[in-house]
Amino acid sequence: MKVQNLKGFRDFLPKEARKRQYVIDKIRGVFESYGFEPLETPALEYKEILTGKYGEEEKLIYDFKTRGGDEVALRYDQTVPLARVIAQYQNTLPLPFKRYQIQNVWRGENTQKGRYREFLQCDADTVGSSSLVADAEIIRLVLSIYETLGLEVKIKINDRKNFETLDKNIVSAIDKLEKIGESSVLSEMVEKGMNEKDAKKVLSVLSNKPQTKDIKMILQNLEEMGADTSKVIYEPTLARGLDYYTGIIFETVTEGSTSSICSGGRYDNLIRNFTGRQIPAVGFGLGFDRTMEVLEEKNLLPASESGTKVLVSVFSEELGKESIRISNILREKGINTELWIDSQDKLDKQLKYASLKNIPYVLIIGPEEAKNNTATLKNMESGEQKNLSLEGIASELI
RNA sequence: GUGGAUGUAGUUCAACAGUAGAACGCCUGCUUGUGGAGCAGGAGGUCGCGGGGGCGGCACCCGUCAUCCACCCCA
Repeated sequence: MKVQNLKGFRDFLPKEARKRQYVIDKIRGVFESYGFEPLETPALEYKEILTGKYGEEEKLIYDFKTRGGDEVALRYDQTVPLARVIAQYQNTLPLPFKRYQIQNVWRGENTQKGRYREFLQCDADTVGSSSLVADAEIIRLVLSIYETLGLEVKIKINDRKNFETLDKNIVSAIDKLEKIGESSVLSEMVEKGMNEKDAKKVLSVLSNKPQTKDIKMILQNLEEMGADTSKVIYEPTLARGLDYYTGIIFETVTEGSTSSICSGGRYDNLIRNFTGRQIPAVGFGLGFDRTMEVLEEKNLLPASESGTKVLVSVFSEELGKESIRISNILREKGINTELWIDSQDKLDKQLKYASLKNIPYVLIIGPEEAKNNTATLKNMESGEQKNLSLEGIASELI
């Protein structure tokens, strides 16, 4: 038996899980502050819901057949399930529908830094409006989240309409301009069937394309929304991979991560695949794990604190009952209290445990204390100890 | 899918082809009511797995699996 995780799948031990929860809470808070509501969808979808939506990369979708013979697949992103939900509940959901979704997605890719097979995405989308205010608000939201987290970011933005006449393969070559440089892009374009002269021309026209009307409008809206538009950079060669984008597209980058940490765009035709009705939408997916890694690197996460306020130690088997009783009282008063279980363990072991777990206080109830109906409260950081009544302990800890 | 690097104690890493080691962590004691520091002691390893040549392999060769990094693509 191999005791190990699947490749690309991870455990989060308490210390790390706590940090993740902290960041998730922050992100959720920003989503809520813009009036977005939570949505959760199942991990599994019928395979046909997912296939045909993403383009070339569909071999990365985890799929299998159930015992009953259904072809199913693990959620690959949160946009397509959202489209399914919109179609399925179109008569009950009021439009515009603004939702956020914080759930795992799965992709069978080869792992590397910042890339896993199971990872958490934080999505927000506005469905049912083609107004550019919606686009601007989505970008504003991204900026707000990273402001809240204290991370400096830049958002590269473009309009898919700039590529309307171009072949998909050519577009994906052009997308690499910043990464591999002009000459490599040109040779890739030639490889994909353009003659060199045309390739050069297309590239130079595209690189110098002025902002589209939509982009200008979005930037203006962002200005009105109080966003720092110097962080939003027009990049006419930005393309992005997913097939379903139709209008603006954007990618969020930050120093310390080579790949984008949050990206999205407008997809006005995707939902039509499910409803037959055209319902416009715009949104993004935030790469939670990549964001965490950068926050960690830049020391933007608070020192890990225990959620437990006090460890109630146990002095002896007889006095154990007293520890149990007091633990209950403290919890009733709303104090997070851990009770030491094994009454034969020595006090030093219990103190060491509290210290390792960063529990700020330890309560000691020995024979002396029990006799006087008090307990000794030890502050683990200062080492200071106080002999207190129950009331005194509670007021000290709250 | 492609390429590179690395697999030795719980962790991070040593060890010329000739008896597998250190640091940290863990356990016990110094200290029968007090954690972090110190001292003394202790537990813990089929050297990833399989094969090959060799008197002899942790070390060399081949294969395989795993991990990490990069490409592709993406979050």
